Amino acid sequence: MKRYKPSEIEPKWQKRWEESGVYKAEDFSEKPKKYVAGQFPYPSGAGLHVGHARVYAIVDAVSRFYRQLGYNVLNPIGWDTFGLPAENYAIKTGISPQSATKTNIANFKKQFKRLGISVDWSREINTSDPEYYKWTQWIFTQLFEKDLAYRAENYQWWCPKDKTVLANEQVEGGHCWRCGSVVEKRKMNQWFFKITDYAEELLADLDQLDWPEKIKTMQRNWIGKSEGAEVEFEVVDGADARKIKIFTTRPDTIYGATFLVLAPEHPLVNDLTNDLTRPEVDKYRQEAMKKSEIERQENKEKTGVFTGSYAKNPLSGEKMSIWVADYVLMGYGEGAIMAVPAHDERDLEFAEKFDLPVKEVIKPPANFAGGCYTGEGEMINSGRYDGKPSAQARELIVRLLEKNGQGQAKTTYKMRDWLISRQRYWGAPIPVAYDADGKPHAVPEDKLPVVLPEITDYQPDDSGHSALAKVPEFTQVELNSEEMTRETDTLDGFACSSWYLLRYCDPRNEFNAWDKTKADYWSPVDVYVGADHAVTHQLYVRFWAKFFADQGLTNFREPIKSLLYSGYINAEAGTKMSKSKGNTIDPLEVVDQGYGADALRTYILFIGPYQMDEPWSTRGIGGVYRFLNRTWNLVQEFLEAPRDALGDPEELQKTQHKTIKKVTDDLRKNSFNTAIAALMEYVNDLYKIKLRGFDEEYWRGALTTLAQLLAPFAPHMAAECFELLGRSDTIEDAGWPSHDEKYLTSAQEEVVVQINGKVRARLTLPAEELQDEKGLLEKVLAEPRVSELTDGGKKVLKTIVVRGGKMVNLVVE
RNA sequence: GCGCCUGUGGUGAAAUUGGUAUACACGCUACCUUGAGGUGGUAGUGGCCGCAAGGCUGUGGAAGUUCGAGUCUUCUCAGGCGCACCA
Repeated sequence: MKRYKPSEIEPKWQKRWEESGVYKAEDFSEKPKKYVAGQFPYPSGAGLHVGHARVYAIVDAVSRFYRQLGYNVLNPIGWDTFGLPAENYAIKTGISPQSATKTNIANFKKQFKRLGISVDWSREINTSDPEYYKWTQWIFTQLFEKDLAYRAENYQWWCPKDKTVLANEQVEGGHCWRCGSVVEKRKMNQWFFKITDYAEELLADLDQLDWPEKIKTMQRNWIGKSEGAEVEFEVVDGADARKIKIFTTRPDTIYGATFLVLAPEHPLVNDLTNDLTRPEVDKYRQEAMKKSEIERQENKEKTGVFTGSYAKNPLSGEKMSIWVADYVLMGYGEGAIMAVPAHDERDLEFAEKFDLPVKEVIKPPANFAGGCYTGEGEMINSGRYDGKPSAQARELIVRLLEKNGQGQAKTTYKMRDWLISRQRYWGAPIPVAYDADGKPHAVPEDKLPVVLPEITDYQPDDSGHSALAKVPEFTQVELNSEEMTRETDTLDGFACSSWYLLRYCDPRNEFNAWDKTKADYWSPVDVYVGADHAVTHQLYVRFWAKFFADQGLTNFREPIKSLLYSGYINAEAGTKMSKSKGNTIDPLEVVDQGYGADALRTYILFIGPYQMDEPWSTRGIGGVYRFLNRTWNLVQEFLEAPRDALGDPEELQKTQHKTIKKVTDDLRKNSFNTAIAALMEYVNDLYKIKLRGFDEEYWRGALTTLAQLLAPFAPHMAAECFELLGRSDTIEDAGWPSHDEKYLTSAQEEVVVQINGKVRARLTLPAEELQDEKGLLEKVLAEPRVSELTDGGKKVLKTIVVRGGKMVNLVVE
């Protein structure tokens, strides 16, 4: 008998697939389309890790399943190559990012091929290829023309180690997402994409997405919509400033506003101080600016200083002192607040510390435990609004303020515009040049791409410019017959990955970023598999998709219909895998150990639900290998067995059709682990049936079905078995088997009898007798075990028959 | 502090969506087999009692709804993730 040797059959099929081009996706087809993609990898020098293997095991199972079901499947792959690791590697070794990237891609490609992933290699893309980033730059110019790419000077996050600014989304808990350094604020003139123009739509459209709730919640929180009002307070005493604008979500509490607080960076602070207060205010401001955002957040103890000025409460008319304090943030709302200490914990803390008046304007409920009441309730001390519910008062007060010209309803968002300048070499140059007046001009399409020059000194510095600033041949340029100076910053790598899913639809287009009909045919992505970047990449792709739709470049506003977020695979001990701990698993090593790609992929999917974090288990993969080996041996035994044995096909057909149904249902809901378990059960069943003899044709059918159902998980083994079973077509052509309900019913059915909810007996009856409820109950009550328990004066009060007679519950007492 | 998620055997996990708890796999035990140690086969395996038939008990904990709860409700404990002075 031939032994199962993955090291022989896997290369055989990989070669055959490559030569036949079976996985090439056809643009346009009579078949329905399915666009399945994994978040493309950054090809690091370390090669594939198990996280990649998990993402692509999922992508490939889905792709193969739908291909077999008859869909025209697009399963592409590409490389997210711009970014810090390649550049840092270049600084360390002198090997250029261009060259290191080339080597790494070749390695990744080889490794992916060895996993047997059914991708369309003719669509491979690479974001650092000028053919690709030409269009990334072109998209920048389109945003620039619509004023959605703009330059602004402001305080930005600066990573002192990587020596570049970062977007808000890329600062995680005050640390650089790349290197983990504590970031600083630096005032710099930088490029932004105006994602905030789409804040409302980005928020609203989340509801329609088939995405994990976790990701949707994170995006909702990130966008951070608040509805309220902006209110103008008149400055009445001691200052040059006349008015201060604040934002509040609780205009209903305005009668309780007893002082105002401005952020230290607020531009009006200077005008509000006088000679007496200025020294102290200036000192406070300077200290606050010096402190990192982290330090400001760590110290929750309220600090602040009085400006010396006063304002008037527009409704109560009361005089309010004006303060500066760092608990008010410049970046949100108006950078100034009306403080309502009675109904806001932070304001109360501040008021208590500086002995400021506290005025209650909402009556807490009777059972309120005490402390600061921040909820809704009945209005008090609020003039004509007394007695009204606060929600109603809120609307009335805003209306009044609007009528008096003292304020208006307003919605604010926490999300800021996306800062896309990077002071690093290894990225797509921002396609802009400045004229003699310093005015930016977008590089016209016929001058694109702005090619990243090959240099030798990549070292970033504190100048606030990338290494490109040191290359005069690059910076000097003639544009519109004018001498100009190029922008030397590069684009955030997340820009490159914000449109790659569209490029896959038309990857070799030299004249456009993509052809609209092709993009509209394939898009949106039906299934996208990722593992991170919940508020970066996953938000940016949505932003750009909406922009493209507005430009008439596409006809859809959401790029990803369904998002599968895969969990992490941890080390055996349950701790995170990390190179420094030396507990990583190299997937290719596992393949080479003899387990093969099929066992690796099947194991990764069998380990648990795809979205859960799971520990790796070397023993576990042994179990899956055993299953594949048993499958293989079963086919081998069939091929060698005598062909004249006869057996009753009923049992065989039942388990076969049951398995088809289960695997199909499970794959439709991405429940890969239970689908594989069903296949294991099927093989176990086949072994039992085998002992009792079989009829060749039924048996061949059962094994062919097994190969077809196994193909999404273990495609090499499936293809080999399919061929061994005498099929001249391919699994892809043969399609997906369908089940027939008629094989799922048995002549005899088990009836479970419960008494007061506890299982007390089981009896086996002919299936048709389950349909007759009355007759069924008689038989159940006649069953000795049952009558034993219901006799002795006990009365059956109620009977419940469920699941088509398969369960009977008797209520007895 | 706020929000979300997860708690089921020794382990990874199933459970037809309110209907037989622990499928499948790992591990363990016994036996068989083999070229006698790493990837063969069969059976058993939640806990307690019992030779057995069977009984009791059991899904982090407490209460509730229901004929019936791992699943629904309330409270509570533990772990994970996210946000965190956002007015």
